[in-house]
Amino acid sequence: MAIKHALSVTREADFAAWYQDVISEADLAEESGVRGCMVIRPWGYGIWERMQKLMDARIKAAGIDNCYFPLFIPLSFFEKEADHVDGFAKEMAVVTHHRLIADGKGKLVPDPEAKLEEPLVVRPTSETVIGSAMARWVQSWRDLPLYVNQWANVVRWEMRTRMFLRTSEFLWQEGHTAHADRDDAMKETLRALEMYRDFAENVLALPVVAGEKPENERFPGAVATYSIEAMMQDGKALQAGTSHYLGTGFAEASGIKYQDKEGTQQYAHTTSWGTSTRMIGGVIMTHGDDDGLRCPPQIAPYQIVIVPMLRDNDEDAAVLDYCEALKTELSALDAFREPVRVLLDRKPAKAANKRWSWVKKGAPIILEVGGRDVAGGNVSALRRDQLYREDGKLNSSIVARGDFVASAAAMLEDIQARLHAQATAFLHDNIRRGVTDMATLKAHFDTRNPGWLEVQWSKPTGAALDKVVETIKALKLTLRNVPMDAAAADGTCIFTGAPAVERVLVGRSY
RNA sequence: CGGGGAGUAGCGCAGUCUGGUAGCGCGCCUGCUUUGGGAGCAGGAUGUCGCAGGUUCGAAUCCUGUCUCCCCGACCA
Repeated sequence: MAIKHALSVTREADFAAWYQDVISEADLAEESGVRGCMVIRPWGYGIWERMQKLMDARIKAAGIDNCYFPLFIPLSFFEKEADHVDGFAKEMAVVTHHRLIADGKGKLVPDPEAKLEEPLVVRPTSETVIGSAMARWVQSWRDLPLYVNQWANVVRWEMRTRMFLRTSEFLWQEGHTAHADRDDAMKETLRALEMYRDFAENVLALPVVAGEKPENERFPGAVATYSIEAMMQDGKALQAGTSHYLGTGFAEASGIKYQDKEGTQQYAHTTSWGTSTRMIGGVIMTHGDDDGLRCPPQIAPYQIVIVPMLRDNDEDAAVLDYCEALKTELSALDAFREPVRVLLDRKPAKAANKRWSWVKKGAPIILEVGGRDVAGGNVSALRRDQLYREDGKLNSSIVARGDFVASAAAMLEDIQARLHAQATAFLHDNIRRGVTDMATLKAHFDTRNPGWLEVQWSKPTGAALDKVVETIKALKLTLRNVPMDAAAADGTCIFTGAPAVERVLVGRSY
C-alpha cells in the first residue's frame, strides 16, 4: 500500500519546494510583507527558545555572561577596520533621519530638517560597537581575558533570501572576547568552535564537520575563521556556526590596549563567534521527511503531545480527566536532565486533523487517547521517527499507560539518538575521498545529490587561491573547510599539482 | 542588483489577450448524519482583484510607477 504522506511535495521531487512546504505546514514561519524578513511563529520560535536555552547554558558554563549593545552603530565605527567595511558595506541598512513629515499628498516622508549628522547603521554584527566598549574596559593585563556574549537581532541586506537560511533580519548570539596574546585568543576561538560542534551533535542531532575555512571564506577582518559544516539531505553544505580569531586588527581599530607586566602598551587579540536562527533551517533540512519536520526531542517545544479523541458526548469529560492525569504524570518525568514537556491539545478540532498537524510539526511522540484507552488503562502512542509500518499504515501502538510512562523518557532519548545516528550515517556516506584529478571531480558533481569531496590541496594563497575558487565556482562548488580531524596530506594538490599540505572539503552550499 | 515568473477570499487557482462591476476547489461557519485513523450531505459567510497614479462613460482587465514573493545568476551566516 502506498503511503499517503502529510506533505504534498516530496524531497525527491523538489527539495527547495519541500523545504518551504515544511516551514509552512509545520507553522514554523511565514512571510511578513517586509522584504527578506519573516514572522517566526510560536512553534518555530519555541524551537529557537530551546536552542537559546541550551546554548546559553553552554556559554555560561564557559564563564561567559550576557550583555546587550545597541542596535544602531555609528557609521564611523565601521570605517575604522578596512576589511570589515569591504565585507559589510554592501549589505547595511542605514538610518539617516529621525523624524517624518507630511508631504501634503497624504504621505509621510523623511524630514529634511531632521537629517542625522552622522548616519547610523543597523548592526550586521557587533565587533565594532563592542570593541569600542572593550577599549574602555581594558586597561591592564589584569583585565584580560574579557568575555561577553549577547543575544540579538542583526540585519544584513542580502540580495536573495530564504526562510531561516538567509533572512535580512536574523536572530543570533554573538560572543566577543579579548585576550592578552595570540595563543589565548586562539584557544578561545577553538573552544567556541568545539562548543558549537558539541551543541550541534548533542542538542540538534546535527552531525557536523568542524574545521578551518580557507582564506577566501574568512569573516571580513578575521585572521582565521573556523566553522561547523552540516550536510543537508540534498547533499549541500550549511555553515551552521562560525568562530573567528581576529588577531589585533579590531583591537587596533577600536583601541583595545592594555599595559602588560613590563609596563608597555599592547594591543589585545580578539575573537568573535556566532550561531543563528539559520540552525533551524539546518534542522529542517537534516531531519525533515515527507511528512514534515522531525523535531529532535531536545529542542522540541513539546516532546509529547496528547490528542484526546473527543466525541461531543458524555464520555469526553472522563477522557479529558484521564489525559490531564496522564499529562501530570509525564510532566513529572525527566529526560535529558530536564522535565519532560507535555502538551494536552484541547483544541476543539477533529482528533485526526490534530494528529496530522503534530506529525507535520514534528512532535517526537504523539499520544492519542480515546474512550477505549480510558476503559482499558492504555494509550495509543505514535513515534514521529517511526511513523509507518511496513504495510504503510500508521505505526501507532496501544500500550498500557503505566508501561508507556515508565518508558517515555528513554523513548525520547532513543528518538534523539536515532535522528543523530541516521544523519551521521548520511553525512559519512556522502563524503567521498580519494579523488585526485579534476575530471573525476567534475564527473562526481555531475550526479544528483553528490554530497562532498574531501580532496588534498596545497593551500594556495592570494591570486593562486582566487584561480582555484574561480575554477570550482564554474562548477557551482565552494571550499567548505579543512576538517580538524582529517588525515594528514600525502599526495599532490588536485587543483595545482603541487605537493598537498592538507585536505579540504568541496561541495555545493547554501 | 541583472534575467525570468507571479501577486484575485485563510490556502491553491481561473478570469486579464478581446474593458461592462468577481468565480472555482480546499479550508472556514451552521445543521443533520458519522466517528480508532486526514468523514458525508445540505445550507452559509468571507474580496477596497498587492499599492499608487493615469486612460476611459466604465478598469481585476489597458498604460506608468512602486512594493512583495518564487526561480536562475552575482552577493552572503
